[in-house]
Amino acid sequence: MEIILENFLVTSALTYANGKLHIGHIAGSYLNADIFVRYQKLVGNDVLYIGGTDDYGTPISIKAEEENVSPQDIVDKFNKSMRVDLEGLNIQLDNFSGTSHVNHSKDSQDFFTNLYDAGYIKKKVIKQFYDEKQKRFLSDRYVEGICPFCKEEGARGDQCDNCGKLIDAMDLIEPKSKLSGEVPIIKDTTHWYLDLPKFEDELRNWLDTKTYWKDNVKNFVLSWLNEGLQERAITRDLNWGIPIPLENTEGKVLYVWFDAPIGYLSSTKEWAEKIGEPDRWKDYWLNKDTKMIHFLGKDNIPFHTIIWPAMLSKQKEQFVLPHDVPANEYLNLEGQKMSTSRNWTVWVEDYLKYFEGEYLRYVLAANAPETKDSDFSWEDFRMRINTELNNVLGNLANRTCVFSKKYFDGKIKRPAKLTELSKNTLAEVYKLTDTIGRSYSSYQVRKATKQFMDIARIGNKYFDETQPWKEIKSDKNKASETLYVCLEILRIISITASPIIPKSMKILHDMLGITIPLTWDNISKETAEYSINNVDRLFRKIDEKEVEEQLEILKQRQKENVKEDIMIEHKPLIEYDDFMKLEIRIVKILEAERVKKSNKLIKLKVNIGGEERSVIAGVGKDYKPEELIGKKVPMLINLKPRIVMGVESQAMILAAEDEGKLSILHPDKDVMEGSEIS
RNA sequence: GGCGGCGUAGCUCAGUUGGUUAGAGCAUCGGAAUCAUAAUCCGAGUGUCCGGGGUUCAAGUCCCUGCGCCGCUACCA
Repeated sequence: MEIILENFLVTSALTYANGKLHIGHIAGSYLNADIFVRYQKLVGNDVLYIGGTDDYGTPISIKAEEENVSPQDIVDKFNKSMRVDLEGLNIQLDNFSGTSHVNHSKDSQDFFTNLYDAGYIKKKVIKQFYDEKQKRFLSDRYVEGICPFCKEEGARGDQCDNCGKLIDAMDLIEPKSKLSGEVPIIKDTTHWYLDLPKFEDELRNWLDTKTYWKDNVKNFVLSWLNEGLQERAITRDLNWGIPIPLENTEGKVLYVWFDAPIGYLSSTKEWAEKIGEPDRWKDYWLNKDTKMIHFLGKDNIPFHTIIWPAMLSKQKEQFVLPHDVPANEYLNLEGQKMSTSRNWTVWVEDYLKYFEGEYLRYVLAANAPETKDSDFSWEDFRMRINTELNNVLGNLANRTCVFSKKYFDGKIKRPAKLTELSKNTLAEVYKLTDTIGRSYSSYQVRKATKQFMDIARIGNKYFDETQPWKEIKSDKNKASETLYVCLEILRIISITASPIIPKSMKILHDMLGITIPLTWDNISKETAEYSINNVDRLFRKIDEKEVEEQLEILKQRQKENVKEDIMIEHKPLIEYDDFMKLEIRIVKILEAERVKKSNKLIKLKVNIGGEERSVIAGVGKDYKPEELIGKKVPMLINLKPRIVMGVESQAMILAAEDEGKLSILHPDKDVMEGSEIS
């Protein structure tokens, strides 16, 4: 196979620096990038692999306040922990930087300036509420007041829930800050907007050339374009961020999504400086033949396919545009969506306390969420490690090497002539290596994993068919040939599987006593004589108990999480009179039907004791109308009626909420409708 | 309700531009073998390819429709 040398700049999406790495990050943008990079390096292409942390923004500044440290401390802590985790998984970036590192600010400001000078950034003065107590500008949803249209209280600054009309926050009557409860003052504030509509035609033409992009990515981008691009604010009033490079703009910083992708550039520059060749970054960024490939999760698609290329295209320097954006879908855990806030995930740090990094690499590669969401379960993890890595590959290596040691002192020469079976077997294996190469270069890690396991299966089959344990007694040369072929197969696996499980394949390569470097080209260089070193097990098995242990840990975490929830802020104490103001009665549900055009609302007709009322309840996700009819439940009935989706609701159903799931309350014994609760 | 995705063997999934008896791994059962990590190899299966219509010589694959599930989104008084 002829290979043309290429130039790659590979990135993994910057990870937000307010937490640790979990297996979702790995499956989404790190492992697939690392495997691709390792393959390209094996082939001999010039690859630079860049990443880092996304360091600015409100959540980090809030977290810092909570922990009473500086935002930089938070960022540094997580940046460091991520490096350790990546190291543990053998994911080797050429540079892992962070957007709070020195040169990033300048690069981001330059991007801003160039776009500004070219007329792609608009300045807008907008009126915004300002909370003097909190010393923050309040975004619309942090302001409440009376709706100017329906005069209902509790309308948010962006929309009134009562009448559903969109509101300009400035029109709110008696506005209040949701943060402090104070009356905010109105201040003019200036923000800068990226004029995305101006880019529309250009982007469309550019995207037309990306015929090779994955379907899910292309569809996503097209739907964005078809809806029409909006001007987007790229600045915020905040103290933790990059100041914008204009006169008299104190307190204005770049919005994180603007500066984050520039981190790829500044990280490359940081790398160039570290290796003592400060201009080397140009070989990638200013070289039109560079293929820049962004690995990321699906949530990051629009930024990298629309906004980022738009930003890049208007710089003074002719930067390369993204060549491909192989976005992955999501990884679920034990059948449920992963969630860090619910603590439903596996932290890399924790994983590494129990298992080898290689095993996670293998399982996530075999089951990567390439075309749709996939599921990680500990039982599947165990099965794959035991039946695939151990039984098929590990055992093939072991039986071959041990046999060679025992009868030939580990020295196996290439026979002068091979039998038809041997030739065919090797030919089949070689054919697969081409296929594997194609899988790697088209980001199909799942396929590549299956394909190198298939090579090992061919090896086991060949071993069984030739029966060297019999050959050794009748014709020693024949047995030697069999072992030679198996060793060749192992050699080829050690190369083809190394992007996925680099550590163990290096061990295998060394075990076989091969002295030429481990490169893709050397697949075709047959070894003249093997000299096997000490034979070791390549993999260990995972016990069922270990699976149970991990499941237990997951459960345990859920409980911890609940404890934290209970700590959540309590409301102020109230007087008994306040409680007495509430009229809560048991009502009987007479009728129930879904509200049209809604999948969450159910319209109820209830008997509250001699009187019927209609009620709208937002329980449609957890209850079907049929199961509600006839039930007796408590309701708050002296709440001001209100119109929801065109229907008046004259009471409020009481339900407990647990992780978004609603559970309607029931009296312990059967009581008459109308009974009051006190 | 809107947008997007999914529904193929017990389980996890492949099925390229529509083309012969629908595949792989795991699990199950039977057999062979004993070099090896109780590992391996051979054989056996089972499928209304979610339902219903349509286009076509031909549909798991394209179109319409219904059902079910998931994600984002609006509606939780």
